[in-house]
Amino acid sequence: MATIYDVAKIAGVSPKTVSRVLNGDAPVGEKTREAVEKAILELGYVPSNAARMMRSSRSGLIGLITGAISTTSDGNEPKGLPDLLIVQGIQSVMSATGMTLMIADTGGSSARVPELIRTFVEHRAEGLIYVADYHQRVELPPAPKGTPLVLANCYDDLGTPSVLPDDERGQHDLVARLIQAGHSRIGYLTLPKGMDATRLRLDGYKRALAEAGIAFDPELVSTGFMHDKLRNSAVLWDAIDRILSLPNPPTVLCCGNDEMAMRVYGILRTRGIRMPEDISVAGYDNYRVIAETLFPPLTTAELPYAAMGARAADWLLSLINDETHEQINPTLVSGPVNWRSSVTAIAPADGNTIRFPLSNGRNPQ
Amino acid sequence: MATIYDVAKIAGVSPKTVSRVLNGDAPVGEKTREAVEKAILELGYVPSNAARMMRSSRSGLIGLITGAISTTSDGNEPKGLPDLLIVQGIQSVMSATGMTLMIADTGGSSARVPELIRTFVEHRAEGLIYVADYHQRVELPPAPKGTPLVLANCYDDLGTPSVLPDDERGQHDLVARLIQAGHSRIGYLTLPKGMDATRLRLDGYKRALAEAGIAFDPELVSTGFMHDKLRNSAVLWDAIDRILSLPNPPTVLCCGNDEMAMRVYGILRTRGIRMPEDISVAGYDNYRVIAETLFPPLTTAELPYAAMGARAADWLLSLINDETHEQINPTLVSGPVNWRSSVTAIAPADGNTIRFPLSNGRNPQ
DNA sequence: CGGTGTCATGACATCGGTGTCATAGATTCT
DNA sequence: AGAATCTATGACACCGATGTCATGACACCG
Repeated sequence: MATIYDVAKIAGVSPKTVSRVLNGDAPVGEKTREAVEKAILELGYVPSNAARMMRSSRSGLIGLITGAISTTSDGNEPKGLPDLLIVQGIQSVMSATGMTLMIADTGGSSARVPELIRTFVEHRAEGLIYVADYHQRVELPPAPKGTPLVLANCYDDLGTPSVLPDDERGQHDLVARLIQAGHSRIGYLTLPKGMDATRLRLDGYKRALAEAGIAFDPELVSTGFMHDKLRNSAVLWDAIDRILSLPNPPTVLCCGNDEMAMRVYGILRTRGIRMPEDISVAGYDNYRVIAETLFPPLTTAELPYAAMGARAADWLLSLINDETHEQINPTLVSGPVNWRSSVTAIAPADGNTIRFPLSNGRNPQ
Repeated sequence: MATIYDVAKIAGVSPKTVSRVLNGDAPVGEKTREAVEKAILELGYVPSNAARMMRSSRSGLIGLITGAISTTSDGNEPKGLPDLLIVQGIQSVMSATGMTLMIADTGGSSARVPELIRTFVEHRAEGLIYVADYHQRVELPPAPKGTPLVLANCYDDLGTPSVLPDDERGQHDLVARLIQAGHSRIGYLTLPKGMDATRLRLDGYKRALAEAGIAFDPELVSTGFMHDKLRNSAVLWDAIDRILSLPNPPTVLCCGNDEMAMRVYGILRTRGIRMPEDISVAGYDNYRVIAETLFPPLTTAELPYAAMGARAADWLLSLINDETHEQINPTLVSGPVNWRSSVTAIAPADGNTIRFPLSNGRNPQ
């Protein structure tokens, strides 16, 4: 590979002058510049980042760790991994800044994290980002001092900068929108207990009801998802049967995620229940392959993965550049409600149209 | 950040001795080693890859370019991006070899590829991998000489090393398995014409029929997918209606991918057709979120993304190490048929059980 | 006992850029 | 005109590792 010395020799100048042409940090004579540029082209010279970095001590690298970093390494199989979207959000910001992303995957074992960090430190990464596959608390080995760290889709007890989805608001906005469409009996099949998302979204669900003056009915809420794959299906059938046989059954079922909604579609059809004529269904995530492809297309709250990634990247960059850009920790990112035909508007039970100062369900953000 | 000189000073030895402790390339006295290791721990010293690389000219970096590199940049929106699985396959091999993966995303515009390559060359990446989001031909800017390049899920006209899914065999194995289960009228809703996967899989479909002595009936084959989102739905409804109203309709519908199969589920249910009692359905991809979650779970041929990634990574490593490991180009990777309950066995039309020396549909691979 | 080999270690150059400082020549100011 | 300033360029050291070679201390051999 050609070096700056080769270029200098061909152009008949000193290496330092070639450096100046490359970086434009000092004036260079017109004819000299041309000669240097010609030589660079001729040799196909590309400067070595490693050598450059030796002096400047700026690597231009960002380390990204993804995979199962959960403290509860339950060794469950990899799923659809929508956290790729977070990575894409990060990538778009980084490449716009000229940073290069190095990624490493724990492959499911959190024990490998220290080793991965070490590799990044060897490369003198200027910052690190952890990406979790779902909203969770994590415990990480101490980050190398001097290297800022941002958590995406997860948080820890140490106050590490963290970007999280606003689950409370997402579910709130969705339910508020359902209420606006005339629903007041709103079933909710939640994700497993113990997950942060479950708790937060239930809070949002309750807040939306409260704001509309609808009493919270615990009968309408049930866990619809188990990590245990075998019991999972039974639990969901059970929950649906129980909720639908209530004396005053819901007119819409909210599901903990789009995957569950997809299951619910299958179950309801087996029961001979039509959607959305007999009952409406809503999801969470806006997992597009599912939400847009299901028939009827699924109304769902968006988990703004790409935006979260971008936000985390921005934050990390400001930390690297030592800007004291005040940032709330954790930063919550909210997404719009995607309104599709799996939910119909119905006349409210009391015959009055409920009016809200609600938009079409899209948040700015 | 601490350097090898700092360590040397604290340990009371020369930098070179520290280097020897780190690399173990020459004998070091017991007491000296201990002193050095203590100093390393004390300082939290991690060697600088950049400095190390300056002498060895081995960066330990692999560049990975992903995103839409298609020649026909039709600017369609990003989808589920299962090519992440390819990346994971690559990652697992690379990290096992101590290589670090740098990734860059074209963000959909192939115009950015040269710029990304340049960044990788600046970092002196030892090899490059392109990952395409679906089996396709690509045209890439000339790779930097001296840096080997492997294509994953795509190929070009220049004979660049390429790893592809064995679409022909995948569809063949699936159809052969259906025939084994007693089906002989096999409908096929294909991906758009013009795609490589479409042509190859149709070949596999025909070969499986031919091997079983079943005549190919063009009436049973129809395009079920359009890039145009609006026409897409109509095309599929149409195709299904046409095929099902044939005088001798199929007992099973093969779909171009799992997403299409998901649509077909919806359409069939709207038509009041039960699965798999009235008709069986099969997909392609083994897009697990879909295939495992649909009800009934979907029989589908697996697109072995992770294996392809691993294979591409292996190949690249052997190119880097200059091993003249003979490799067929393109390398075809095949995956198993995942047999799930969306397909039932039926008695063959003529009453004979067709017997094949077929396994349970799983290939070694 | 001198010669030869092994072991443990250090001095020094080197990789490919860039920061610092020096300098020759051109231009401007007083 | 002479001094001061500016412009364009080069010489040289340095970043942090490692390869090469040299060296001193022993052990072993005949």
